Amino acid sequence: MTEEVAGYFKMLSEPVRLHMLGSICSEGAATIGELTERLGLCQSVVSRHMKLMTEHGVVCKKIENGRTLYYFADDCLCSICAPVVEKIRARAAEQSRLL
Amino acid sequence: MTEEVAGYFKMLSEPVRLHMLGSICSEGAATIGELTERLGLCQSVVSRHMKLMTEHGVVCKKIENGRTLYYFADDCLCSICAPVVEKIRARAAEQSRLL
DNA sequence: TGTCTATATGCGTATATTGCGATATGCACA
DNA sequence: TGTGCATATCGCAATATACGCATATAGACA
Repeated sequence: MTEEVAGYFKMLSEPVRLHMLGSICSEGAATIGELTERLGLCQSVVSRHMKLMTEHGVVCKKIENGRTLYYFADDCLCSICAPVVEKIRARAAEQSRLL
Repeated sequence: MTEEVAGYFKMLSEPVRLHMLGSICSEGAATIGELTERLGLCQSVVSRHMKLMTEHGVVCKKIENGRTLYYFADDCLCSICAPVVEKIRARAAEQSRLL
């Protein structure tokens, strides 16, 4: 089980992937091409990252009007990221308070 | 912010580190030496991992009776790991249901 | 102060992962 | 069936990180 959990966290440990998730979150479901454009990355890179995230069940893909759309699988990610963000914020506040 | 969040997840993305956290969780606060023995690892490896986790505020260290004890900083980790474990369990159950 | 134990750090090696370019595959449509 | 576009995969170079060994540092105590 530890391996799986670690793998899940590793999947979330790359800024580029978080950017992709953030883009889908703020601008909605997207194709590989759209994400490639949004993030200014190579198409092959985007494809590989999305594949990894699909394998971990964070995103799903479906074909709609001939477009391969990637979208959030569920709102699980929110409950995972929220406490992390809160933790980081709290620590940053604590740091600045000490100065 | 993305960088910090990714860094936090990266810190949690190593099975060995999760084992250390699990050991502290189940057997209580421990010294580097104790963790080294529990996990059968090199002492330098344990020291470095604990340092990283300390920097991320997951664990704290304090000196007690001349022993440098590492313990959980807060219960934040629980609220982060729980949904991940649940997610993985749900996916595994779904997988086996399909077979 | 000197010694002993515990912890931290520097260094080299092995491995994994990223990003890019090139290519292959898949799919819609003429 | 053949063409064109979108996505996936392969190969490679660069980078990051873990591990173990050796060594440095820190703290307790005679």
